[in-house]
Amino acid sequence: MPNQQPSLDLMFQALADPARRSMVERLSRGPASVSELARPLDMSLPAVMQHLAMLEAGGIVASEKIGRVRTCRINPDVLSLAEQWINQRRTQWERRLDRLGDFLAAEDEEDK
Amino acid sequence: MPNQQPSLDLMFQALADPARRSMVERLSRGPASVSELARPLDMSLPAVMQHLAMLEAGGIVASEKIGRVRTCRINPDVLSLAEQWINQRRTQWERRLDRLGDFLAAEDEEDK
DNA sequence: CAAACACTTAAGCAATCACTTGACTATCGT
DNA sequence: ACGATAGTCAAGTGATTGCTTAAGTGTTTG
Repeated sequence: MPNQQPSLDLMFQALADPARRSMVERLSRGPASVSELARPLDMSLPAVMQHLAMLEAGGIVASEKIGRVRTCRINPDVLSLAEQWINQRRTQWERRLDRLGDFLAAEDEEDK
Repeated sequence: MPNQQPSLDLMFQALADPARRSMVERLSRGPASVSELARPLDMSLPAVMQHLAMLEAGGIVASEKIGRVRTCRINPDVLSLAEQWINQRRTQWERRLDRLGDFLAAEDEEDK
């Protein structure tokens, strides 16, 4: 198995399209073939393949071809990497707000 | 305050660029002006403005102009929305793996 | 008031995205 | 072997991105 070191760029880029998110949503329920991913999508198969390529580039999905069917599955580790990045910024902001609140409570001023 | 109903498309799109993530990172430490955001970025001010516009379109950042300086701040609620979407897919996948593990432990077969 | 400051708008350009259609390549089932 | 199935490659098109430079618009500040 090839190791993967996907960039946040490609991960978020991969999630920034409704067709691709719908594919991820489907895959979160279990592995699927390319045609299964395509079925609900109202676009040509090659279009789906291109979306799939972006999901793989972002490391979010891996696939393996057996016989004539390619089976795709989600990579939860990479998903949690994106999740962590967001979470860190958010909590840093919230910690800052807390410190600010403490300061304002201790002193005696008015905010904006 | 205007309510915001930003799409996941625009949120993830906004996070899919290193310059914009660096801006978010800076803003997670506290509000900043446009030039402050631009300073570490090795690109023209108009370029930074366009990135800022995408961050605002995604609802991730809000800004307010006072006098001649525009002050930007992060919107943690929208960030946590993106976080939640990822988290839901990931945990759904992991729950599935658990069920599968239980099944394999109990039975001794393979599914479909 | 005039110059400096902090943006802001507009226009342009190369690269990438999100598709398409058409042709092609391997299986698989009978 | 034959046709259907599942996917793949290639080329082309219009829209969007990520920048740029040049020329503004208001706001301070000396």
